[in-house]
Amino acid sequence: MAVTHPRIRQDNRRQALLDAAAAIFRARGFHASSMRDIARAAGMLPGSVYYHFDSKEALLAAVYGEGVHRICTAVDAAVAREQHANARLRAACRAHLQVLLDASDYAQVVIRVLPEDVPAAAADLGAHRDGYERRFRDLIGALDLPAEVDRGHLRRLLLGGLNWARHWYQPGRDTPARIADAMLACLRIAGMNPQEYP
Amino acid sequence: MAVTHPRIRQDNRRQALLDAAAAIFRARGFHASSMRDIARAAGMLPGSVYYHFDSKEALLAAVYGEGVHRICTAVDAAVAREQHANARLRAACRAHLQVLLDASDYAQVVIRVLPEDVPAAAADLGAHRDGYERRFRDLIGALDLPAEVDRGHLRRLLLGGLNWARHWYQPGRDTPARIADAMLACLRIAGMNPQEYP
Amino acid sequence: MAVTHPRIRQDNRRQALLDAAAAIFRARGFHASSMRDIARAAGMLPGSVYYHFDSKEALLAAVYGEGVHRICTAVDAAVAREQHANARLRAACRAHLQVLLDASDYAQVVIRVLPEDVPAAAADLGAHRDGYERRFRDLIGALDLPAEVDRGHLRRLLLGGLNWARHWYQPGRDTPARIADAMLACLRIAGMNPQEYP
Amino acid sequence: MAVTHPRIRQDNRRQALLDAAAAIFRARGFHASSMRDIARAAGMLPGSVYYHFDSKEALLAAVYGEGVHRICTAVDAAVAREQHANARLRAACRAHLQVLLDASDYAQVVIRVLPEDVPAAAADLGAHRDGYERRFRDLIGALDLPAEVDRGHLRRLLLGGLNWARHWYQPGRDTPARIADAMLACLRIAGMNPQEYP
DNA sequence: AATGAATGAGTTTTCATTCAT
DNA sequence: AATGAATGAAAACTCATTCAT
Repeated sequence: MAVTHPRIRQDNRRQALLDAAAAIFRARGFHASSMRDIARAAGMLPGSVYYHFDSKEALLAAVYGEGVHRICTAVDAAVAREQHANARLRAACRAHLQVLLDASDYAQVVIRVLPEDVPAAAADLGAHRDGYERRFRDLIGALDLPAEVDRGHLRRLLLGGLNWARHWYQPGRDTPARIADAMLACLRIAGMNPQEYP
Repeated sequence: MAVTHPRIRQDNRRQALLDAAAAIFRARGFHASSMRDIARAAGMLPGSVYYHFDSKEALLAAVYGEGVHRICTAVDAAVAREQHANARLRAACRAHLQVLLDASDYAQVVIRVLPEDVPAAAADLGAHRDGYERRFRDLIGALDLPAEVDRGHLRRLLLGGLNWARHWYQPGRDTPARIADAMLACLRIAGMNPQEYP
Repeated sequence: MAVTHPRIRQDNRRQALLDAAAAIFRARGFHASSMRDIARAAGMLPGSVYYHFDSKEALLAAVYGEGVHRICTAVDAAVAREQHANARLRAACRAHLQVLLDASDYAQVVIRVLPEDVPAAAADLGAHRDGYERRFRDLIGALDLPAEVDRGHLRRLLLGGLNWARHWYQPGRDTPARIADAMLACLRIAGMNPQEYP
Repeated sequence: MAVTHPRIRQDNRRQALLDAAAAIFRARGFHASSMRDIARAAGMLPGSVYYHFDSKEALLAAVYGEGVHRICTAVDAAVAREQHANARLRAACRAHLQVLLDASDYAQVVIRVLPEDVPAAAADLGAHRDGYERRFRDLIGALDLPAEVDRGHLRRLLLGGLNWARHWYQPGRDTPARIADAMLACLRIAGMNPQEYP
């Protein structure tokens, strides 16, 4: 009887733990977050966390992976809705900023915690990150660009500029979508012009 | 002879301590750097550090301030050598990246450690940072820009893009100056074109 | 069998810790007692103490509270056995001195550690103390006293005199009960006379 | 030239140091007072204190000795002005409380710091204390007392009661002299009666 | 699936003291 | 008579982690 019940409860607890960890890693970074605090936020005792994750690094990796996954999902869905290269990049940037700035603890962790902060998990986190950046390489590869614009540096400039937004963004003053548009409008991309899109 | 010897020795120790702290904060960030390690790197015992600085936060603030000072000095000197608005911004970006990427521990600490990582010193660090960003506001204010380019977002895009470089920059593959130029070439700035300048 | 074993073990450890803390606080006062020493006396490592108490002050507060509790219990029991106001006060003073001088570490801590020694816990300790002193106010309020005797100052004189005993008391030379009687015999209390009681 | 000048300056500094130490020992007790704080209050650097005193204990002993000296001087002068045994004791108690409660840091240190708090100086401090208590033995020896009053316990009750005053005394509500009188009025001393003296 | 209790190494910081100058 | 710079030990406390239950 009630064979699947434990399964469900387990997942619930694990999810609560991940949520708590995301919130705390996001607010304080990796080193300033303690397993004690995470456990307390999840309504557990510190020792109990180790039933779900082998170490603090493993917990971070799970949160980080989920963060990248959420960003990828949002970006992929937004991109798929568009045909034109410019529109696709614009959709990606908007989605990227939206997930990043709109309260998602998971996504924030991805830019708040640097892989190099956590040597034990650096390779893992870096791989997640690279997987994501490849999307932008492809999107930018499809653009119509003047000869003097280097696609690699354009990608890095754009991603750096977007990610930097978390340091100065204040909800209410501007929307993530408008910020993305405004930044794209600064770039020499043929036909990329704020007047053209809604 | 050697009348001024004590003075020199004093300054040396404090400077050695700052250097050591800069190197360690840069490599590991604030929370993963221990006073023990900093002291050892400076050839002191942990307690001795407190003769020079009241707390770990105060030590960071000193390093951070010195880092901002070095960036400011380099950028101001480079800008002063140019007349034209475009050339001045280009000089600033080149100098910014050079200081940032060319082995200066102090400058790296400024982008490695976020003010929010260290609540006790956040106001202090933030003020340093703001003072620096004002320079770029002025430089960008002097540019000849198309109407659709927002100067505020252009500044944030550019600074974010430049600062992001520390995550992917590998010495030897490209020079900081060339990276700065390449990024500027991506922007819709009238007359800003890599072919024109040396 | 041994179903309740864990429970018992838990209580033992905490109690052992309190006992060790009481002994050390009593012997050295608050500031000269180190958590290291307390932990060692309790057979723990220093860090383990913090599983049971949040801080050194909290540990002191627990010991102090227990000390006041023991004095109160002894005094209340002694007082309850008597009817006449004089006999009740005498019983209280005897019990007070007995608990204080007869080897109870907990009770000694109450007079050895001044609330003002520990600002962080002063309010807590002071409240304990006040609760106890109220008993003496009531006991003295019920006495038959000459008009020239102020009850407030009588209480403070008596408590001060009794508590001072720990500085000069040497076991064997005199008993706490006899000391209490002798001090009461010094006071202008109608009918309070050492010849009358056993 | 100016041969005696250094002497004078030395004494000034030493006195300032003693004053500062008295103030700090009085406020915080021995263990919670740091040489750093004392030095700062005296306008010196910590190392400089060691020119005047060999150790923290020696500094305390000097303050303590001065405290006892001040109490003795005040009490002796007050006692010398009276002839009758009762008046002499009353004068002693008034003077004792006055010095103790009226802002003298030195005198307060004598009751704030217990000899047993500082093993290294305990013998020294204890000797000072005993020398003082001998005065009260003599004063009480000269009293006219009922047979049931033990002189030793009367002395200890009275001194304990007086010294306890520092825990509850609040300037303004009552004067030290009136408190002394009120406590004496609680004692069975023939002819000791508040109505009789001014 | 989680807890209670602890561990041991670590953290930042404070302390009394020293000593060449 | 005092300082600048340090020492070395110890302080209170925190941490990630373990493990029997």
